[in-house]
Amino acid sequence: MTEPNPSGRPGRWRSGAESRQRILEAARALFREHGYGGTTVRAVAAEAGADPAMVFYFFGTKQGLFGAALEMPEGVPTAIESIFVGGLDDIGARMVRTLVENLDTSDRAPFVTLTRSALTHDESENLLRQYIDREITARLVTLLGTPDAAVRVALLNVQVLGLAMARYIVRIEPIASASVDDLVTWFGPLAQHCLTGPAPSR
Amino acid sequence: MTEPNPSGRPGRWRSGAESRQRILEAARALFREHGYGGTTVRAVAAEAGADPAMVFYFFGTKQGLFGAALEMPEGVPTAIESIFVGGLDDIGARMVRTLVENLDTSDRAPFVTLTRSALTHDESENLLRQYIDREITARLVTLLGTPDAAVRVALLNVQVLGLAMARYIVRIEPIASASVDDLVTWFGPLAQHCLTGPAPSR
DNA sequence: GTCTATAATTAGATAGAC
DNA sequence: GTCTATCTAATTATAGAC
Repeated sequence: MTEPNPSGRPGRWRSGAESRQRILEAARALFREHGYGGTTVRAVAAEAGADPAMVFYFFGTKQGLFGAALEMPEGVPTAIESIFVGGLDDIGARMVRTLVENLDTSDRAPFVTLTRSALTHDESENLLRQYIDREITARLVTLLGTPDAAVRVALLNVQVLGLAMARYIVRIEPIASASVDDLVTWFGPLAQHCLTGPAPSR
Repeated sequence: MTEPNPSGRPGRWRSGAESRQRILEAARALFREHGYGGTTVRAVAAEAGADPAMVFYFFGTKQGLFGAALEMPEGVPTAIESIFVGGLDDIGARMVRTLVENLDTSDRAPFVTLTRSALTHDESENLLRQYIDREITARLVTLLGTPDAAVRVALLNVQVLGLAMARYIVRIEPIASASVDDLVTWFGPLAQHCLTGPAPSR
């Protein structure tokens, strides 16, 4: 009992958790920017001001680091939650706004990491698909309840994927530089149309 | 003049162009499958039944091989051309059908190579954007001629990008396994709506 | 034109001192 | 917990024989 314990929990505090955190943040940034294959453990360590060996000490392997870096930052699950409260009427606009607002703030962008990596790295391809399936697709399908729900949700997923690609990866103008409100204006009705518009046949 | 010259041109024939061609095909397949970073020159050489050194002999560097592998296979430019003949009425459906039919045949899929690589490799990111800009965006904007043409075409690009991602990269069902006709049914109206539907405001 | 051998570099991972 | 040193393996790339 020489100092106050800021964590409020018993045991050691201010341990290597700090380095671990810095490494994690660096890993998130680099994986997001260069994907899995394009990011080296050495680069992560350098960015974090730590030693490469530390990375392996904490996360065992590059894969482990990748998995840990993809843990959803707090706030993302609740953001997803906010999409689903309020029913189906404005869900298109809400979905676009939530998506873009969260992906625009650089810290909460594991999806960008994933999409960047999904093209060259099988593991992240699975992670991406699983996350989308579990958190978005499945919930929307049950929410719709119609026979063509699967197709409708797939169409919406294409909107989301395309928008994310255009704004964050391929950077197609004017999508990349547009304001959040513009994007909601453009894509909200489109997304809404996918879910509650005229039946897409078959 | 010991043998007939199948190429019909003077000079040597049946030279290293055969190896070059095999290497090029192998490179296209592997770049498409694993992206730039995930493809090794050795793997390309092995796939082509050639020596790694040959690859460097013909293409100088891995970058050079990549650039050469992205040369549009014959038929793709004319396919793009066919989208634009016939006016604006059915252009959505024509665009979706042409896109999917060409990308489904594995040999004519440099776009898949590009999108797979665009996420981790800056060079391919530029190649992808330039190609889309020159061959699709610019022509569509002039074809539309309206003030909001840029936005409309951007919306269409998102459809194309999202559809390609969902079918070929992330493999979202039922998009990935759908027939060409289904995709035209689902995305044709959506694409048409982007170009000639109600104004997207602003 | 084709291949063998190998140089040069880089990345992932481990051992062990402090 | 942290760092230095190092190992091993893979990769890009070159030199040179045939």
